[in-house]
Formats: sequence, structure tokens, C-alpha cells
Amino acid sequence: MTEIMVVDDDQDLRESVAEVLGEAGFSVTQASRGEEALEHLALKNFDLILLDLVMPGLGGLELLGRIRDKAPRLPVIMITAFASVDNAVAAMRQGASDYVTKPFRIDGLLASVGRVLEEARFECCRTSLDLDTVLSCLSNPLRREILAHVEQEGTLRFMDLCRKLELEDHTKMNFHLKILKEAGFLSQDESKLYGLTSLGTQVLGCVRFLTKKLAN
Amino acid sequence: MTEIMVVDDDQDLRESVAEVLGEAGFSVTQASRGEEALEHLALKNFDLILLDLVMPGLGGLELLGRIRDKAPRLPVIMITAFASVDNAVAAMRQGASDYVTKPFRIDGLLASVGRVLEEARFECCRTSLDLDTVLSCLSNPLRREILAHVEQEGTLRFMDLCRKLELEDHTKMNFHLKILKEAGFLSQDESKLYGLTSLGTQVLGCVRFLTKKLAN
DNA sequence: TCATCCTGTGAATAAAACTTCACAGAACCC
DNA sequence: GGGTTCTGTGAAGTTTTATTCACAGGATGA
Repeated sequence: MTEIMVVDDDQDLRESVAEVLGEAGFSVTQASRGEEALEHLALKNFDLILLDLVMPGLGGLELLGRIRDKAPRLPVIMITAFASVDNAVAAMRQGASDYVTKPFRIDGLLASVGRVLEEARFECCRTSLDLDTVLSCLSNPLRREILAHVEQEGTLRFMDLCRKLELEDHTKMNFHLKILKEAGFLSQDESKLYGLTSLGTQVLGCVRFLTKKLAN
Repeated sequence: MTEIMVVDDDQDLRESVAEVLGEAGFSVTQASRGEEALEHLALKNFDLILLDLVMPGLGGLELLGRIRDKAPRLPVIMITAFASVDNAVAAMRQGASDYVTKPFRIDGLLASVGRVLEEARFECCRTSLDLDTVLSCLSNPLRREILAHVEQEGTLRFMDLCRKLELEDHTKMNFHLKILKEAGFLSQDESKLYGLTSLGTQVLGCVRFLTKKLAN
């Protein structure tokens, strides 16, 4: 069952949203304060969080940051009556999945929920692979650099990649590209351009997370 | 030299922005239309793009999408006179790095440019020596098992560990224990009991996270 | 004390990961 | 056509990682 948490200090609105989501087949947890939300978060794994921007105590943006620390990819939809471009941009910069302004139509909210969940599902799409491959593949710094460069450029030709990484020996590059292809992180299109697969993107995200975790 | 492209159909504004950026030490390319921007993009690698949201012909949002196809992580700052929450959210959802409303103060724009470039630079610094050790150490399934067992038991004696993992050859275990000790994941107390260090605990958490991320 | 298990070292060996070298077809430019 | 760059293969060689073997001191217990 898809678990959704609704965080809003406005009891009426929170309960009506929870009711609608419940009728739509979701399992809903309610929290009236940011601190309460964090407690729920520690106890249960959620698939989506609806978050009021303006709350007494721990504010929505700050809470969003705390959620990101714990669950970097958990989808969060921000809700607010005080719509401003700055707030919206700030929320999206913090990694909010969507931004809904009050008052909203219920079907609009449901559409947003559906879309965000759909995206999340796509995000962690069918990738049953073993940790061994991923870790040993990523344990080589050159391969990590290759992935990062390809991600940055979108698609790259073989020789451009060599030059970017200042690799004089192209067969060495070939060796590592082969490994990355076999691991399913890279693919080549019909014109031989190298690009990241969705798995590759996902895995790079994991590396970033690890780096961040190990940084402090 | 940092390459910036300014895309705006308003010639006055475009040229004044280009001038300011030029004085700030950036190499600036101008485009008055979305199509022109795509041509530039095909010829040169940019570090940042300033993009007007509303343009005749190919619009800013659509152009942003096209840019994302080619270069998923190329920083793009959206500029618009018609600030609306919806537009801002849509732009950020497409992966814009920031969103600036006209009329803007030049120093505000420069600040935004500086910040976004700074973030991109941070993204790129993935030369963590630590990551190598961590990943190569964890890429061995036996070592991951050792860590997991030690965590589960708290502290363990050498031979108990061997038996738990059903390793008949104790020197093999010794080999891997040595690596784990050198990486700083395991330590031995005065009575030779093996236990996780705080780094070890942290790293195990990361492995769990990765496993979860890659599981479904 | 003697036998046994625990904990470890160092060397030899095997396997894997990585690099380098030699070559070659396809595409592109003159 | 002829030279050059791009993209690749396969094999040989090197380095790193992993396993196995031989041995040994210290603790433990009968």
C-alpha cells in the first residue's frame, strides 16, 4: 500500500485531504507539526509527503531540508496559501517534487500526487542488480569520472571523452567503457554516441549521496 | 574561460546583460531566438545558460527541455518578466538552476550566476580519495558480510566470526579483516574482540541505503 | 606437562583487474 | 585515390587482489 504523510497545521484542511487520499486508496498518516512529521518519518517508510510551507514551529522549507537529509529521493509536494515565486523556487531548489497553491481543487491535488508517484516509480524502475557489480564498477575512480562527464555532457563521442579525461591511450578508455556498458550504466546509440542509461543516472546519484555522507 | 550564453529576444536587455557578464570576466555568446541558441549549443560547450522564459518561436520552457536532452546537468538560469508561481515551478521541474524575475538588479543577477556556477563546480569535485577506499573495500561481498555480522553481534572473536561465516580457512578471514581494519571500518579492543568503528557503522548504513535504492 | 584451540605472520600461488601494444576496418578530408 | 582520424578488437604483459599453504607463539584445559 502506498504510504502518504500529510503535514499541515490546519486541521480541517489536513483531515479533508487525508480523507480524499484515503478514498483514493492510499494509506495516510497525519502530522500537525514538523516535529511530529519527523517522528513518523523515523518509524515508517513513506512513498510521498504532502507538506505545508507555512507552519508554526519547524517551517515547511526547513522540514523539507531535514527530510532530504534522511531520504534524499523521497517525493515531497509542497502546499501553500502564500504563493510566491521566491518560495516556489526555494522549495524546488531544495528538491520538492511539486508545488501546489491553496485553495486547490481536489482533483488537481490528486493529479499532482499521481504524477509525482508515477515519476518516483519510473525513477527506481526495474533494476534488480547486484551490489557487487555496482560497487566494484564504481570503485574505479576513472569510471566514476567517465560517468560524471557523460552525465554532464548528455551524450559524448568516444574521442571527445578521451580528450576530456586527458587519456592518451584510447584502448584503456575502451576497456572501462566496456565495463560500464556491461554493468548497464552506459549505452551507445545508433551513431555510436555514449550516454547514461536511467540506471547509470540513478547510480551516479547514489555515489553523490555516499560522497555527501562520507564528507562530514 | 567560463562560457555563458544569453538567450533573450529583447536586444537591449540581452546586450546589457552580456556586457556586464563580459566585464565580470566571462566569455559571453548571445542568441536572440531559441533556434539560434540550439545552434550555438551544438558548436560549443557552455558552462551556464541564461534563458528568457517568453520568446517568440521556440519558448523558454521548450528550449529548456531541448537543452536538457543534450546536457542534463548544464546549469540554466531562467529569466522572465511574467513571474508566476506556475511558470517558476514548471521551470524548476524541468531542471532550471534558478529563476530570476525582470526587472532585476545587475548585482542580483551576478550573485545568482556566481552561486549557480559555484554549485556546478561543487557537483563536479568528485575526487574523494576516501570514496575509492570505501567502494573497493565494500565491493567484496565477504567483507560486507563480515561487517554485517559484526554489527549484529556487537563484538566478536576471531574464530566465532569464522564459524559464523562458515569459513574453514581462517587465514582468508584474516586477510579481509586486515583490509577492513586498515580502511578504518573495524577495530580490535584490548582483548582482541572485533567491533565496528563509527565509520564502519556509517558505511554499513550507506550500503543498506544503496541496497534499498537498487532493490526494486 | 601435553594436547588442543585461538590468533596470527609470511611466503607461494591463483585469479582478477588493469594497462599496453599491435593491428584494422570505417569514416572523413584533401 | 591517399592520408588521417575515429572506433574498435584481441592478445600480451603488469599490477592488484584474493586464496592457500606452512609454520608458530600464546592461551586454555585436562
